[in-house]
Amino acid sequence: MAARAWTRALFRRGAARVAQELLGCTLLVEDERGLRGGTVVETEAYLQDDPGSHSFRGRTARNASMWEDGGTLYVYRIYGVHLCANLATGREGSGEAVLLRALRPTHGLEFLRERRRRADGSVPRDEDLCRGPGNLARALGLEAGHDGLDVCARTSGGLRVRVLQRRAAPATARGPRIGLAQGADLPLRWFVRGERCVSAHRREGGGPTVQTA
DNA sequence: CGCACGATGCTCT
DNA sequence: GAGCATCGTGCGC
Repeated sequence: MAARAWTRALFRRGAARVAQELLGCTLLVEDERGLRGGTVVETEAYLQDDPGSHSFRGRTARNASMWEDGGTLYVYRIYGVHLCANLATGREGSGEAVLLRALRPTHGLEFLRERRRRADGSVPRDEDLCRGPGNLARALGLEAGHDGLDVCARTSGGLRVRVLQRRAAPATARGPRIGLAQGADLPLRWFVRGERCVSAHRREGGGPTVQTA
């Protein structure tokens, strides 16, 4: 039997809660190019009163999607090169979101491999296809134009994104977020135990971690 | 293995 | 004009 998709109400909870509860859930992306996705294994929460968050200094053109209702996709470009995908949480007006940092691929492996194919024709190992936020967005075929898309809507302008409810909570741990100059002390990163998470060349676990389950 | 660096397109000051 | 919620490569040990 098919797992149920996340409802608006689930996304409307706080970002820290949503970041934990997304672990173990299946994220699916579908459009005319095909269906692809995987199990969420690493997330980070970004709050409103949070110096590490794009929403910290108020609403701007770029971060507008963070202020939309829970379930809104927030896609932004980083370092001029990569895209990062987030899901807005809380209610409209609450500038929170969860950054999707890593998936364990389960659907559309051929699609994911093709999107990650390197100039020399080689392809990363399957478990690395969606590891790291930039790699994840690239592998799934997300684009800047997908910013603002409503994950809870039945159709969303060609691209459909769904989060399937998990059957059971995986064993998880938490630690500081990655790559931040501000707010680096807050332990708002969650990941599934046993998954390698964080980009390949970074320190294992990305710093001190705290067990949660 | 670790560290340094460049790519590249914005947004916001 | 500075600064990125990153990633791959290239180099030294």
